[in-house]
Amino acid sequence: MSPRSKQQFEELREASIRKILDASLELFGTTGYENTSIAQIAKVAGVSKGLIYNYFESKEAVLKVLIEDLTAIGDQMMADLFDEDPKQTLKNIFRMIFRWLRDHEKMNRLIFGMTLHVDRFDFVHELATTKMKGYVELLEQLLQQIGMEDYKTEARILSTIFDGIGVQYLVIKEDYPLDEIEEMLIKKYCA
Amino acid sequence: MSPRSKQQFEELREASIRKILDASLELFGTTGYENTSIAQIAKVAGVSKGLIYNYFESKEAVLKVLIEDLTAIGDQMMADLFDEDPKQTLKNIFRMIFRWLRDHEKMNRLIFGMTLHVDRFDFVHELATTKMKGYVELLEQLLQQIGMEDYKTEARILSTIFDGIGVQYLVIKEDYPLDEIEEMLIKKYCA
Amino acid sequence: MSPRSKQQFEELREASIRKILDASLELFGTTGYENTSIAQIAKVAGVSKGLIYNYFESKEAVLKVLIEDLTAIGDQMMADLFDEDPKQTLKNIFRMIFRWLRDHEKMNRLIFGMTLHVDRFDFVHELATTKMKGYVELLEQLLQQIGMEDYKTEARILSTIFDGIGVQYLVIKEDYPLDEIEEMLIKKYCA
Amino acid sequence: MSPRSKQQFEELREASIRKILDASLELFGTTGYENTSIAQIAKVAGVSKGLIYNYFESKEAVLKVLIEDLTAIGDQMMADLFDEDPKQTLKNIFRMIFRWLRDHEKMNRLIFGMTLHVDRFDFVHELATTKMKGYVELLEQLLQQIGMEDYKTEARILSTIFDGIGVQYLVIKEDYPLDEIEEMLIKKYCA
DNA sequence: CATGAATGAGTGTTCATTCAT
DNA sequence: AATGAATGAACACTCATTCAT
Repeated sequence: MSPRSKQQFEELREASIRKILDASLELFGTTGYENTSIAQIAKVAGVSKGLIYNYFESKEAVLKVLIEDLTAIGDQMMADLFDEDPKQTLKNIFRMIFRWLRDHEKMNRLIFGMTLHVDRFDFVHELATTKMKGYVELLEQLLQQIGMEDYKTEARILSTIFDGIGVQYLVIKEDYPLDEIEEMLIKKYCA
Repeated sequence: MSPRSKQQFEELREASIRKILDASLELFGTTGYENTSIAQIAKVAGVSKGLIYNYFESKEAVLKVLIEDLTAIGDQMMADLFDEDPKQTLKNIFRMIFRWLRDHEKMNRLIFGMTLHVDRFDFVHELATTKMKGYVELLEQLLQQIGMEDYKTEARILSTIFDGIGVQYLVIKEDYPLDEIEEMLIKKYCA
Repeated sequence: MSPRSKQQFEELREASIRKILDASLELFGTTGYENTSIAQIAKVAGVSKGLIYNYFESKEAVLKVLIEDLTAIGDQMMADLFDEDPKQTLKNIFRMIFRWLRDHEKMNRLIFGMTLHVDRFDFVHELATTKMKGYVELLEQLLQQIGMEDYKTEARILSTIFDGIGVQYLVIKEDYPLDEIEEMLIKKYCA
Repeated sequence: MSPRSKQQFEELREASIRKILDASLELFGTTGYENTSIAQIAKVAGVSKGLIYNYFESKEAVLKVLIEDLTAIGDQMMADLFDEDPKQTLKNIFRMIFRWLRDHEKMNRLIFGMTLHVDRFDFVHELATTKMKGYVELLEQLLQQIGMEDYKTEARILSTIFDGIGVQYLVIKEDYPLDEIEEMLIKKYCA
């Protein structure tokens, strides 16, 4: 019946959705969700405004998909971390975090921004707090296994440092000695 | 009707400006700059929309004044820190930072949000980077005076920790053990 | 692939057009022409949006066909009314009108709505006025033949009553005693 | 404080609201609620689009006010009807209805149109059915007092005739012999 | 000094219509 | 014959800003 095959349609859809999501992430990340208009997204994505609403119910829905994609990536990365040696696992975590910071700058900018406003977009806030608790607990376990005495406090500090690095890297970017900090932390905690 | 003295007028001005700035900070901090309308500010401040434009050129100008006030407060606080003993100065810095976090939550929320968006409001971004550099340098000096070996890296880490604490406190708020962290850090660095 | 005969194609066409018209009438009648989207029609009809434009130039064209079909049905019904006895003809008219009200509720809803808006869809308005004049004249003739004195005014009143019944039935629907009214009128005019 | 007096502001408001409501009624009545855009209303009213939203929450809110005004007028007219002599009251009702038809054509067009679509704007539908029941009951009472035997059915017919007149007058307008029908009905029922 | 009515460019969103296949 | 991805003009609505008083 349909002269374009199902697969062809699917490919068109995928391509458009990809373009829209990419453009959205770019814009949300650099100028913020509120400052980004659908018109801008359409322009950057190279599609019409209307098409965005073929695939997403609303601007907020675009944001949601972006964040769901993110958590999927995050969960995937998490799954690859574990090693029999807790020190190695810890090292993997360090590596992962720094890689994440380098690879997902736009996304981090977006998430950091959203978590600051509690009332709006509760789902982002909730997600962020849940994930944060999760990884503090993981750090606690590992530090305990490694034999660190004040492991609870140290886990807290470590997670704090990670967030601090994230913020500073986002703010001063090229001036921030990310590589140097990475090696230093690994030496200090995983030696 | 009743002839008002110059001083009386001045007082009225000051009071109105104060009300506008307070309302703006409150709203910008909680719901964000973009989500706050002039109408809302006027309502919360208890003045008319028009009056805001008597004293401020634009919504952005209100933001600017807010941030200028902030830096003035910051500079004032800085001036009170110095002591002959570098360890005491360092301790003062710690105390100041935690006090700041507790007292200026709204402002911090606002600033953090703005620094993430590169293109918009360059003046906030510039200010933030300048200040950050300044206080990293100060920390370096102090840590060197105290006799810390790797003082450069340690200063960086310390500033990173501060930012991390700021972020986490803003995000998880009441669940964050701010007092505990404060004492722990002081014990660690100023003992 | 399988070569379809001309007749088969024709049947497909007919079937699709039928589905589209049925869906349109259903939707136009219940939610109104303006509130019905082509997408909705396509969904209800079980065809694609594009197909609708294979058979109809525009949404308005669908409406036009619907109304043309209607007038054809109306003319057909009219043709079956006439009897040698004018009283019987009158009775037939009564029966037809009530049957019409019961059977074509959706259509009536649609037409009534359209006739009210003067500027838009002049063709509906014109059609309605023409038809109305026609049937007032017919009623006049019949009432005259029956021997009614003030037959002109009575014809006017009768047509007015018919419209009134139509409106009230559409508005209060199940609460309207249609059967009762029908019998009462027939007793009054055709006894 | 305010250099424009409260009264001046009030007058400005009233004038603008009046212009907006007048334009809305005109447009809703002629082309229908759905076919009327806020931009059109603004143009006809001679104000900006934005101003409409200073005074009305939404397009629907404009409609609501229009209809509330209408019911207020209707209630006022109702209050003036009653007379000791039921025949005189009935006559008053006739006069009122014909006056209403002549004076509030746009409004009638609007209301008739809205009552046809049950789902949308329930409040119009409800209002219409409530009012209709009310006035059928009133007619029943009067016809009973006058001594009419089958007063229930006659009241129904009478209300049906009123609606029919309304519809026909709206549809064929200048060709409808409203005056003639009025006198004829009064002669028939109030003699 | 202070008001709030008024504006218009901009927002997110809808939908009739087109078109490549 | 049939599909549904894509478009763009229109829509209802928002809001920073202006201005007469």
